[in-house]
Amino acid sequence: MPELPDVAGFQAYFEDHAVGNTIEHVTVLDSRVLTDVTPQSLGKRLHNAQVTTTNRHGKYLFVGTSADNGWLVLHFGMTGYLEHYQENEDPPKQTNVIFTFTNGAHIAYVNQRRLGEVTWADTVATFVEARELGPDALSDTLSPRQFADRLAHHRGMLKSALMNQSIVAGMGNEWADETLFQCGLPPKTSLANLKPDDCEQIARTAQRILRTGMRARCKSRPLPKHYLNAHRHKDDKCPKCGTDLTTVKVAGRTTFYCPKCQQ
DNA sequence: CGGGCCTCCTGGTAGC
DNA sequence: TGCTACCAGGAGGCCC
Repeated sequence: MPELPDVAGFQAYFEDHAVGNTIEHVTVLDSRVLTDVTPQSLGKRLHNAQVTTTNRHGKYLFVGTSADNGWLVLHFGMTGYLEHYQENEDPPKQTNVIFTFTNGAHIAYVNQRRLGEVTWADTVATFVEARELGPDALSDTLSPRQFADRLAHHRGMLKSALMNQSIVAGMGNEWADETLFQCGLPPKTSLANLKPDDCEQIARTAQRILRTGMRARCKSRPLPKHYLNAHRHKDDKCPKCGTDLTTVKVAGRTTFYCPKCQQ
C-alpha cells in the first residue's frame, strides 16, 4: 500500500521527528524485517549517530547520519508505517524495529505483515543500481517525454509497466489505478495500442497525480474529490459519474475502475 | 520480454 | 459460536 506519496509522507514525518536528534540505540523486535544486516551491525552503525538528512527513491526511504557514510534504508511493503512516541509510552503493536533517541523519544517501524525491509546502503545511487530501480517518478530530471520513452520500451499491459519499479520507481497498485482512471483508459490497456503522444499524456498525468498525492500525504489534506483513490471499496461508486465501480485482476492485482469512464 | 503463479506474511472476514 | 478458507499486495523467483 505505501507507494510514492505515502513514503514521501513518512519521509516528512521522519524529518520532523528525527533530523538533528541522536540515535541512542536500535531495538530489533523481529529480525525477519532485516535484510543484509544483523541487529548487531545495525545497532553499531547507528549508535550515537545524529540524523542529518533523509532521502527517498520510489518507495524507499533513506536516512543519513553523521556517524557513518552509509544510509539506513526503510521499505514499507504493504502495511508498514512509522510512529513517533515519547519516553513514557509503549510502542505500537506490530512494531518490528525501534529507534530510540537520546532525548528519550522513539520512532517505531511498524509492519504488521512484514512485507517490507529495513536494510543498509553505502550510497543511494549504488542501492538504486543494485535493486535495478528506474528513476524516481517525481525526479526533477525525469521529463514526461523521458517517462513515456521508458514505458514505450516495453510491451504488455500499461498497468504492469506503471507498477514495474525498474521502469519508473514509485507507483504501486493504487496509483496505477488512479492513473488509468484519470486518463480514462480501460484497466487492461496494452502498450501496443498506445501512440507516443498517448504515453506522454499518461506520464504527465501520472506525475501530476503523484505530486498531488504527495502533497496530500505530507500535509494530511484530503485528495481532490474526483480522485478514485478514496473510493477503492467494494460497492463504492465512480467519483466522476456515479456508476458502480468494478474490479478485475490485472497483473495479479485487484484493479478498481469505472466501466463508463474507462472505455 | 511478458504473463501467470507461487512465496513471503498476518489479521479481518465470509461462509459453513 | 467456532472453525476454515480466502483475500489484501510489494517484490522476487520460477516456469512457460
